[in-house]
This record gives sequence, structure tokens and C-alpha cells, in this order.
Amino acid sequence: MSVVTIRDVARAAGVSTTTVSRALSETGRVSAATRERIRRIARDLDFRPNELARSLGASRSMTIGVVVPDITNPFFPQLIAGAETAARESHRTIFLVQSPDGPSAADDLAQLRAKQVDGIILVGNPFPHPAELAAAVGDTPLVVVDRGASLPNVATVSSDHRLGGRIGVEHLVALGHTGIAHLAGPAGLDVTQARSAGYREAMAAAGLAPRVVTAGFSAEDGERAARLLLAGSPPVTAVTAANDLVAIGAIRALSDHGLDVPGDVSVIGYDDIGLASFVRPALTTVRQPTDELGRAAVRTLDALIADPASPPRPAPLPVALVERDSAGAVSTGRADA
Amino acid sequence: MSVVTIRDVARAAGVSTTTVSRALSETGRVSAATRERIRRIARDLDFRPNELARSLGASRSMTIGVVVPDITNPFFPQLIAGAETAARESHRTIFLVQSPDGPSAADDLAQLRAKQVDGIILVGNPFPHPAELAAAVGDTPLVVVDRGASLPNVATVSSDHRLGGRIGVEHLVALGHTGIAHLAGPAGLDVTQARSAGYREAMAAAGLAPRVVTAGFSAEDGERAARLLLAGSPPVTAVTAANDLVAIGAIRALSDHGLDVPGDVSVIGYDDIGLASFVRPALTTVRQPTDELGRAAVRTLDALIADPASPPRPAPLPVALVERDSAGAVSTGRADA
DNA sequence: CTGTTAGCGCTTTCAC
DNA sequence: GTGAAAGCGCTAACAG
Repeated sequence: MSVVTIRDVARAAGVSTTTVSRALSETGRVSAATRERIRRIARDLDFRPNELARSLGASRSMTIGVVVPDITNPFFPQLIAGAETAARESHRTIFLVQSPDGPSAADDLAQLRAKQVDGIILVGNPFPHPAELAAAVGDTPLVVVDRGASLPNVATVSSDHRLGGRIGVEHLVALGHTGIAHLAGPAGLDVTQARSAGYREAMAAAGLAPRVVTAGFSAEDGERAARLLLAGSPPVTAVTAANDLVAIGAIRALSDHGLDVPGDVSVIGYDDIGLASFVRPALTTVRQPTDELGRAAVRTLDALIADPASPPRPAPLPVALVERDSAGAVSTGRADA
Repeated sequence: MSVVTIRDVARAAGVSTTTVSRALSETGRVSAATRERIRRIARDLDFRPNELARSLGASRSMTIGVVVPDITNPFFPQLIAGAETAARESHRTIFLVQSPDGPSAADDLAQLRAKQVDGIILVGNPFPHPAELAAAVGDTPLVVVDRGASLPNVATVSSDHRLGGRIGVEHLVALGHTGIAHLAGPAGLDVTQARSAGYREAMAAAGLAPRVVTAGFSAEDGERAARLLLAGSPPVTAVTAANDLVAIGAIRALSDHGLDVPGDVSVIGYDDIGLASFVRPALTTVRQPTDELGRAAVRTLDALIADPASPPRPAPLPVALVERDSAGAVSTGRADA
């Protein structure tokens, strides 16, 4: 009834616990014969090594922490799915922590470290100052996703958001648009800055005046920002959004306002979430390989754990425009207005 | 540089490690004076107890496993968010495991148990036979969500899906519909059966002939099922779907087919995911309190852990119809057809 | 190739 | 109220 331990196996096999330990890990020099015998006995006894004890002894837990700001935004589950898959492949299991951007993240990281995670994946970076992050993470291997954390021994994984910001605008320009606004993400975030920078670059390259309004990352934010935009002075025929949720919110506000998308105004999203092709109009968007991002984060973390001295510097993941129905040629009726 | 342990604190305070341990937990009989002194010293030294060691010693890890079939379906993140919040309140942290419905779930449960989780929340139940579940979970406290696992020492948390299945139909009947089909979830799942049962009940009560086609849980499944329905013989003026994703997919197929929703056919979803109000037409749906479900699961698990002998039997959570735009009165043009 | 001896860092009887 | 001693279950030198 009580739990089978390594000693029970050792006793049953007539060997020391050490030998059992070695036979069960790939680790040691054990004769093939005894290894097989021990394994059989272990199986018969239904021996399940206590991972806590294993971890404590070996000082590695085969466990990683994943910290995301908001599980509810469809982007993150996708990322987590990729991370979970990759983690499973490297025999790690994931502690999932939801931690809104803010200073409380420091506690969450501390908690994770107390649990002796082998490493942490931090999606977004809630710390304004690099020193705070450094203090919070100590010497635990860390991968930051979607944010350039300029720290030694911290690796970064991200899509090419600058390019992503540009792509949308270029598409719109090719479609004949000139009044193109950008609905930006929360102020201060690196992603926000990178995408905005891309937007500005492309606008400048086209000789157009930029117009960016801070929205956020939720559909509600998109609605609100779009209304602001409608209230503003120079009318706009196209919009690039911080993400798909914002785009969807914006479309809603626009159509509530009697405007047709893409007839009157074109909208381009960002991320390409699963539902992007199912909303009406189907979202034209800048796709990032979200679950690959999660996978890449885990692989990078694996490498960092294996060799903390040399943090990998993976290349930014590619983004690409996905053309669907929410962006179209500028309408002649309005283009000349 | 090296890690501060309880011994360092003990030494600095001139007491035994036992006393430090007691001072830092609420546990023991320690004079208020020494307690405070020790706490101060611990803080000064920035002592972070190794949770692994703590867990091993105390045989409880303050850790729970949450197993979901598909993180990517918006329903689950919502549920997880609720669970995470509640877990945080009870000082537990969550191992998140994604495990498609299928026998491999047994391995995932084993893995979680090896990690010495204090309990497991299993969303859905991939085991056809109760005995398999029983074997896989052993004596680890378990809460099954959205599925009645008829096992002693296993608790169940769920919404009132039978009622949920009924509600949608009743609404449609009140709207004048008579040709009402049900796009069901994956065969074999309890949720699927409960909702279908509710559907059938309500149809019978209205003297209507039921028509259920198995769809699944994804938008693609919804599209496919709707196409099947369109190909079928008796035309239908309304549909209740297994979940919102299926409803969204169905709407897409319908409108691709030149049918207007809700003009020609009404569609009712299930769950009320975050985007339900943002798709067009905004989804009329049966709302379940998803994150409350996650919270309830954790609370129930807490109770079960505290007293494994008496598994709580929480009441089913309430569901309610949320009226938006995807369901309307039967169109006179077609109703008489 | 295998066993002995120490721990990993903390909790917990059981005494005093 | 406090300490000594004995683990929790496993891994890891160090011998032989």
C-alpha cells in the first residue's frame, strides 16, 4: 500500500540503491544484465521515482516556469501550446504563472526560483529597469520573449516586429491608401515600440504623415481607440492594429459608426490568431509564428541551461502578411476626399 | 555567492535550524521575540527556502497539476485563468499539461504524480472506463471538470450542461423555430452527451423532431457540420452548437452558402468566449461561468486535499442565455416552407 | 561494475 | 520554548 521506494527495489534485486539509481538513469556503468534485471523488478513493483527527491539530490528539477501577462489573450495560449510541446520533448514540465505587467512579477519570479525551476521563460518584460530584472532573476537561466532584455546571460526570442510594423503599411500604401493610422499597444512595451517604429519607417518611406494612437491589446482597447480616431480631425482610410484583438475591436467600432470595412476603411491586424479567418470580414493580418515562438523559447532555454555561459542569440522569427478581406483598395469615393 | 540555507540563518541567529523552521512557518511554539529576530535575520540574509526540500520533508508540494485537452480553444485559457487565480490564493502553483483526449493521458497523470503534486485537476476525462482513471490517479486527490467520474474520492465540477442544452432550444422555439438542429461535440464525451440530452429533452417537450449531427469543438468542425446539414434533406431554420467555435464555423459555412444569419437561419453558441460579442453577427450563446469553473475546481481540490475522505459535491454551476444577434425570429418567408 | 558514505535543505518526532 | 537526531527519497563522489 505504501509507496515503493528505491530501497524496496534494491532489496528485491539484492543490490544497493546506488546500483538501482544507475540502472534506472542512463547515467552509470552497470552491467547490461543487472540493468535489465533491475528494470524488470522496478516495473513489476511499479516503482515511480519521487521526482522531488531526485531533483533535490541532483539539483535540477526538470521543471521550467512560464510567465505570461494574460492567458486570456489568444496569442498566449498559442505560445504556451508551442512551449508545452517543446518542453515535453525535453522532458520538462511547465509551471504556468499569470502575472500582469507590473512589479508583482518580481514575487512570481522569486516563487518560481524557490521551486527550483531550471529556467524561466518570461513573456513580456514587466521591469522598467534592467537592474530590476537582473535582481529578480538572479542566476536562474532566463529567456525573455518579445522583449530585448539587454543583460548578459539572458537570452531573447522574438518575431521581427519592426518588419511586421512595416509590412502592413506597405501593403496599404500599395493599395493606394495615404491616410493610415496605427493603433498601438500599451505604451512602454518593446513590442509596441518595435511595431510603431516599423510603422513610422514605412510611412516616412512613403512620404506620409504618421498618426499613432495608443490603444492596448484587447478588443475593448481597439474599440475605444477607433472611436478616438473617428473623432479626430484628418479622416483616415486605413488602420494597422497592435494585434488582432485590437483590429477586431476597431472593426466593430467602425461598423457601429456606419463605416464599411474594407469598403470605407481598411484594417490590418497582427498575430493571426486562430479566429482571425473566422471573423467577418476575415482579418488581413501580419502573421507571426506564435507556437514556433514558444517552441523556440524552450529550445533556447534548454541551451542556456546546458551552458549558462553562452546565451544563444536566435534570429528574429519571420513575419508575413496574410491577405484576407479586411483590407482593400482605397475607395475612389473617399480616396479623393 | 552561494545560496543561503536555513543553517546560515540558524547560525546567524544562534539557534537551531529547527527553531528557524518553526519561526518561519506558522507551525510551532516559538517565543514571539525569537520569531521576530529570526525573521529579521532571514530577511536581511535574503533567505529563500528551497521549496523542493520543504516539500520532500513535509510530503506536500503546494503544487497542483492542471490537465487540459487543448489550450488553444479559448474556453480553456479562461478556465485556467480562474484556476490560476484561485491557486495563487491558496499558495499553490500550477503545472500545466496539455493532453489530448486519449490514453496517453495516463502517462501525463503519472508524470504529475511523480512530481508529487498535491492534487490534479483533469479537464475532460479521456478514460473510457472508470477503472482506468482510478488506476491512473491512484490516491492522488482528483477533481474532474465537465465530466462525471463516478469514483469515490474523486470530485466533480461542472456547469449544468443539460440545462444549457435545453435553454438554447427553448429560446429558438419561443422565436417560432421548428426546424432546429444540434451540432454536437465529439462523440463519447460527457459534456457532449449532457448537452445533447438537454437538446433532445427540449425538442421533445416542444413536440419537435430532433436532428443532431456530430461536429466537434473547433471552428473547422462547425463549418464541416454545417455543410453536412445544408446537404441534408429537411431544411433547418436554426441551429444550436456544441460551443462558440463551432457556432462561428457554422455561421461562416452558412454565409458562404448565401444564407443570412440570423435572417435565414439562427445560430446559438455555447460558452460565451471573449470574442463572442465581437464576431459578426454577435453571438447569441449559452454562457457558462468559465473562470468561476476554474476557481471552483481549485477550491474543491483544496477541500479534497484537506480531507480526502469526504469528496465535496459542489452543485453544478449555472448557465444562462446571452441574447445577441445571431438568433432571431423565424423569417416568415422560410418558416412556412 | 558495484557498494559505502555523505549529503541535497528542510521538517519533524521526541526529549529536555 | 528550544534543540538533537532522524529522516523525506534520491544522487553523487569515492573507493575497491
